[in-house]
Amino acid sequence: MISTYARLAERLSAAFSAVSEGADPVLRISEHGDYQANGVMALAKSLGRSPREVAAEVISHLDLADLASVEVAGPGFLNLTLTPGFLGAQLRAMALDERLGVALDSARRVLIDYSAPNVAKEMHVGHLRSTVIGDALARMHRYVGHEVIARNHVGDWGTPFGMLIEHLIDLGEESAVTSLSIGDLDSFYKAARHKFDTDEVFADRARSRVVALQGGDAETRRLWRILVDESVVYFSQVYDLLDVSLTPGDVAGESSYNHLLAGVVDDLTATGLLVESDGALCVFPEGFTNRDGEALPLIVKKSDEGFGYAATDLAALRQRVDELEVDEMLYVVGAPQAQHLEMVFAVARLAGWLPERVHCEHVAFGSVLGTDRKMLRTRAGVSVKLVGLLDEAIERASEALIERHVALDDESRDELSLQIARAAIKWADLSTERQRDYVFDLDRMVSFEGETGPYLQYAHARQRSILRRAGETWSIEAAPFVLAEDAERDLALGLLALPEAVAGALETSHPHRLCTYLFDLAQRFTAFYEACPVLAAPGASRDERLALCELSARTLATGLSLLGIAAPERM
RNA sequence: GCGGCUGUAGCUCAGCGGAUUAGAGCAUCGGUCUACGGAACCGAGGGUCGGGGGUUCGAAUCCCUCCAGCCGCACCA
Repeated sequence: MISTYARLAERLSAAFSAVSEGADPVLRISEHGDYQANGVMALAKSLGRSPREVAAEVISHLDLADLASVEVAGPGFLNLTLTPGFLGAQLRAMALDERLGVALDSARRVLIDYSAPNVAKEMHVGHLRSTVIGDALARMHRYVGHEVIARNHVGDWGTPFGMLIEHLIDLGEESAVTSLSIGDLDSFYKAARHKFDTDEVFADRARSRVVALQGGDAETRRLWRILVDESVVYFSQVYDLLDVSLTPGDVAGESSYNHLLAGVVDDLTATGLLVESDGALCVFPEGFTNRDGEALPLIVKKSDEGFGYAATDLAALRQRVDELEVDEMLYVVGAPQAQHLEMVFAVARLAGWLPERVHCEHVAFGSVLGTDRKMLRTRAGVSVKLVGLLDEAIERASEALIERHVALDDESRDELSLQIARAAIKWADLSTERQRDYVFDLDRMVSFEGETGPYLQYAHARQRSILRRAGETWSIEAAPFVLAEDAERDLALGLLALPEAVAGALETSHPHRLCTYLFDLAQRFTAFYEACPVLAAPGASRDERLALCELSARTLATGLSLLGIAAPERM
């Protein structure tokens, strides 16, 4: 089916083009009509004519047939009111369309870099945003037909591994593995850190172990591999718990680019971009300065001969473009890294590794703040484990289910509690504009009232409940879709706006736009639910209302699934 | 100092260059309990959209400037 917006936009664009080729109608959903076109004013200005006059001319070319009626309002707004016939036809088409009117996009290969936890470190709330936002974007891209390559850029390399490996040796492999596999990564890391800081002998061992690791010593590599593998297993458990679609196959840790680093240096040298500065090999892309106003380097190779993370990022980027042949790359990484990524992209462009046709974007998100409005630091000890956060939410969901006497066996209740808990946490994270810093507030995240994930799940559960009761006693074909009640019409308009909500979220990489849409839709549904009896409605009105319930349920379930949130049948 | 992000109701946040009263949620207060699930619904109070300029027929939205907060600014990733 062609979406309601698209059908209107097509007609309007034609009329605007008849006045001035390519003029944008600026079509929007409206509070004053069903849709409004605001493009007349801009067009009038560019033509040096009065807006009302231009509006009249546009209308003279406008063939909306029986889609909508139009009237000019204010300085030159075109208010469109959809005809009952068109609304009905669109709803019928939507009901028959598995994709609910969301069109498939041209096939693109989109790489999404997200989550990126560190080996032998606990996943904490600081990892939540990248993981949840990245996963939502991955799901949305897949839904519109893009081929998504998820990349989990795990921190599996660097100096800390000296102390981690030595600690592993101290513990003995078996008990080390046990300790790691129960997910107690923090205490493993902290113990290693403590010994490194307090025990000179240990610290020396750790330092020479780093050298052995980088030198490719087989035994050292074997021990390192244990740390990495155990951690990846643990990450997968956390992803499963959160219902995040990342798998071990998506892991491409920093170490996986080691063999490409020398090439990065060689090729940058060949292009003449690489400059030695204070013993380090650097590129100085234009437009970046340090605090003294001097050119700021991207350090590719450190003065100690080690590679910086810039080298790894460049190597990864090249591989993604050359070998994976991506059309688009999204880096779901915290806002503090903005300058670093800008520099990496700039250098890649200078080196000719990032062609214009590849869209490359830093999907930045704000920092997680403590109640003191300062960044929640990993080492500050304030960090809340991701699994701990989920456990808390599960606990509350389970209590809520018991309180409400939802008749369930233990196993079903546990599963449902988990679904509700995930919804609460993910919604709290996804529903706010991602660039904004957010204050970590556990109560807010696991709350089930108001604008929350569980509210949406509840709306869906009520819809399904009605449909269960109705059984096979109705049919879409019998629904006349006359939308006699305002609440029915408002709900219908909301349902038909799904395609633009998905497109808007996708274009801007802002999942919260989809959240806003879904919450609005849920509210439209409850207004309808309060105003219009469904099962007790007479005649064909019953079919119509049941059809609206079913469309609502499908739309909510689909929308939630794009956010990585389940829509249970009952709760 | 330079750069980035942020500043909207007591709190947490939406708001796409547009039109009377700038919207939600939480909290507070007051209502709705025999239609279909009260994790709900309805109503009330609460805002000089950080300040000041500018562009425009029109600015929370675009431009400039100032203020505040956070972040980044050479070898940790």
